[in-house]
Amino acid sequence: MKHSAIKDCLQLKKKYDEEVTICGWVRTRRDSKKFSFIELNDGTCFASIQVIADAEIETYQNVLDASTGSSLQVTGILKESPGKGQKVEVHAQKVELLGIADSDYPLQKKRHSREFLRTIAHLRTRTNTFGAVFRVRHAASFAVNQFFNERGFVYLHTPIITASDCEGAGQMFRVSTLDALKPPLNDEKQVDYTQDFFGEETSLTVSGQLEAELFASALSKVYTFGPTFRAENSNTPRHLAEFWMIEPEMAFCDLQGNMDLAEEFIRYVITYILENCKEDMEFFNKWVEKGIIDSLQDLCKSDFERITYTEAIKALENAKKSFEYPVKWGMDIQTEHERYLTEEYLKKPVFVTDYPRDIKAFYMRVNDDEKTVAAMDLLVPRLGEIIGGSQREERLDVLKKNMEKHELDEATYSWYLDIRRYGTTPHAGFGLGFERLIMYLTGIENIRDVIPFPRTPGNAKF
RNA sequence: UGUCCAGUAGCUCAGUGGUAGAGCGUUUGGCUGUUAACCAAGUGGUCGUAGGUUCGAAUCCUACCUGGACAGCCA
Repeated sequence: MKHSAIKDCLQLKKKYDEEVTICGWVRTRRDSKKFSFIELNDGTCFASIQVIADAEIETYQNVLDASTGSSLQVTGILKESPGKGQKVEVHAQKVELLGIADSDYPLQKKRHSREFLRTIAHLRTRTNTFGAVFRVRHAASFAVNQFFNERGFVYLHTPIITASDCEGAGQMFRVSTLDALKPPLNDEKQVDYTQDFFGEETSLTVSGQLEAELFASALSKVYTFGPTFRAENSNTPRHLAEFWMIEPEMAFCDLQGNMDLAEEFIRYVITYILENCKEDMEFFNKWVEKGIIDSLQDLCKSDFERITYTEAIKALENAKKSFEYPVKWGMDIQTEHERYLTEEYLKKPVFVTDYPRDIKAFYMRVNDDEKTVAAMDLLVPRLGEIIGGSQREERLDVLKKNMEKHELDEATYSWYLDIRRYGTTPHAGFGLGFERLIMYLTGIENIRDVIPFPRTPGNAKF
């Protein structure tokens, strides 16, 4: 089917008085006795195009049958529009009805609640909001790959199925082909995973970091960008059981270099989206999060703050504000504290570094004070934590001690330790939740609305 | 998982102990270079589910289910 994108017609890549064929779905139709107006949208851009069909054309009955949601192929002449709402319109000569939409088509022209649209995730992409979200998601995804490619990073596809447990990143989903009702048992009456598909217990990955470290120890700079799975029973607007994570890992890099990259990365993606998704961003700016364009632009101009955990604790202690969780060195920074730091105290994104080692993962590099580790979290207004990263412990003896502390089995991680045995290097990396980035870019407040088909506790529909 | 809030027409909601409502959508007709079109008529319900209190429950109570917010876990 030869046809033009509505985007190209609206941007006048096709010229006035030129014949065009366009395809799309009817957003709405307005009839009079002598002609009809159809708003046709094909998702190639935010805007719909106005089709005007004279009642005299042979295929006019198709126009009258084209209910909201129906799919059409329209051939006509591109014209300058005398009406107020648009510059361009198509004067139809032939209208083909490709697929009629039943009268119970659930999308109306007016606003629907996000909660309702979530129940019809197979259709919600036909709305203004979700069309814009997923065009931005695509553009951001492209920008991510372009950013790393320009800087000499190798895109690494780490495994989805993994046998390494206890990465400290959360509960894992088991992957098994054993009979769930009658699994084979061993002598200790435990499930005998040696009889399972992989000959051992396996799960879906919670992070590609460990594998990325291995590759960084050969290719210098790598990144992963793929699905990640956490079986936590989290019911919040910023958690998913299946989400997409970006994890760069760099050899010969310390915590400062790690933060420099993270900051440059965020700026790069924001700049790309502001330049390439103008129409969609204007929609978010007007209807979803007022002023988001200005605030993203401001962000690109000023440096992010960098404070240590110890400084953050002092700031919280001095805050003229009472917190539900008391502030004390050694505690975890709670959501209310994060919000204060980034939204009230500094009013901009902030890296918090050098956390107490007792509350952080085994692979983070121990600082000289032996009390803290070279970790960093990036906190941003509206969202809280968007990035978590660290310089990795490259010293074999220190790493072994840490693993002992965390009660991890050395044998399971022999390959991870080998990297410290054969030409170890200072190295660092971070993890960034792609959906959280999209929330940050669009102003959408619930993470379930920035991924095509969200997986959350109790919900794996579509 | 805990706490709180909410489930009434396809959607968004009003109704707080006495006959089930509105706007939008949809259907039909009319009108207009229309554009969240307009005008008129029609359409629409096991009031989340199951118990209980009461002469009487959408309304009060209990449990469960579903959705949302906040918190924890994190990206």
